[in-house]
Amino acid sequence: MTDSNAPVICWFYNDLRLSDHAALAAAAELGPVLPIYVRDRAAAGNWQEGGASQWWLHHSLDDLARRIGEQGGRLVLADGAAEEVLESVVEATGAQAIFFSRAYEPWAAEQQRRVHEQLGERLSVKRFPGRLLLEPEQVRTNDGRPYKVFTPFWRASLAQIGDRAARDMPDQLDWYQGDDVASDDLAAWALLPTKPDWAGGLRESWQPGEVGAHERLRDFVTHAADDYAEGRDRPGKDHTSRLSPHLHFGEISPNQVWQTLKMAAGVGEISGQAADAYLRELGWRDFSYHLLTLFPALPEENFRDQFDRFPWRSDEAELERWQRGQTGYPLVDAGMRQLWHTGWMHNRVRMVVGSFLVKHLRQHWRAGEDWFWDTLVDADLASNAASWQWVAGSGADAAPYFRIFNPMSQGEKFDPDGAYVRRWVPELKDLPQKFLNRPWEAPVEILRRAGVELGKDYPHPIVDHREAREAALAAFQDSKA
DNA sequence: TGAAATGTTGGGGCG
DNA sequence: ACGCCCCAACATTTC
Repeated sequence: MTDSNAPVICWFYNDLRLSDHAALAAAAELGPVLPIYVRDRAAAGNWQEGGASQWWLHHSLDDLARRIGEQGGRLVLADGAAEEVLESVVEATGAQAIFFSRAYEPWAAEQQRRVHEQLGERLSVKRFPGRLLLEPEQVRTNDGRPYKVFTPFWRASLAQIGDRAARDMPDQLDWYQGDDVASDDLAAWALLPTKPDWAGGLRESWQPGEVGAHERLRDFVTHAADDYAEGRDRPGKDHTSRLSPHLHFGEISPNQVWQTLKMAAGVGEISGQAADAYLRELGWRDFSYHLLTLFPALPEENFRDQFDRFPWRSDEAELERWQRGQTGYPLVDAGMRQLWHTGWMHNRVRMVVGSFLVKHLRQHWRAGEDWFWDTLVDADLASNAASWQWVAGSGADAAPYFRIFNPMSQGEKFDPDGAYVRRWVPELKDLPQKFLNRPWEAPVEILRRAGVELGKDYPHPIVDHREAREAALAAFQDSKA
């Protein structure tokens, strides 16, 4: 027999929102809601949040706690093994149920399974969808197998998604009023950088939290989405959605984004073509989760084991030059500096810097994955792993290894006025456009007039493009044999 | 969601 | 008028 006044625990994870939240809505229908966030560093192992993500998490939790507080509730913060924390909360409060959103990271899925196993016989323990457009199990080929190629995956997904309505936030949530559960102080979790405080660029760039997420989406639809198909490839413009960190932390659901874009297209605010081009990117996000569910080792191991024999190089000094944006290739350096400063990088440039690390420098994609994990505010286990394997050629439906981006021509093609490179590599800002992406080809007189001395103000190229390309192709041939 | 090498075509200069 | 060459522009292939 359950006491209908007993609290229902809503266990938050990367679903830090109040609207379109299936677990929260179901909890609210059952009884007073006791919201809790558990930080379980042991369970996360190597995949606990990196530095930039910790900064975001702090502000997102702070925002969620404030908004719950304004409604008369209290978000509980707890540190420890999730199953133990939740068990003690159940004992202290007599909770009748634990509801939560499904997690897909292998460690988190395992953690949720343990909670269900340990507590599921004593009370109702339920997980709900919400982080994806479709659950990985919902998308299958005709013979019932998971997809390994994006285009048919997306076609099959579109056939199933249809019209969907995001759930509104419950008007008045009945929050649990007991004070018998202690909460950590968020500041004590020390998620923010102090010495030194490197988060200045992050503060200028982002507004974490559910309100910020919806403002970002509205701004995108109003100003940029209609030009998305063209503008998204121009890193010097502001025509991408920048929703990735909000989506990662679940401040907004892909469902809500889908609905908003479809409605904007329906009333002619943006073209249907633009909406579809953007929603396709949400499709890549779902596809990454699909692959991670199919192959849980995706963050650690080559999806295609042919790459197990690839002769990766390991060179700490070169890796550090890549990380710090000192490779001597302006577009690569611009991207890496944008990442370091803002916790984010334009997607076109991510492909270029990724290709440069694994092909020009022939370093293992895991070195890039680790760096992005630590520095991106949108670091996401599924997307990060799938994308690095894509660029390395080791993934499912990946770019072939011989597809090697030319950092000069990419810069000239997608940053034709040099706005992006000039902003992030200011020491080159006075170079004429002709030489901006290849300063080593500029006559010394032109360099001098732009105030650039190669090797002093800006590095010589870390490798020769042609030689590096040929060495990469040769290494690939060797590993095939 | 490349780039480079190689092949083909066609216009124009020129002997 | 004609053949030859050059080369840009485009297409195909190879990596």
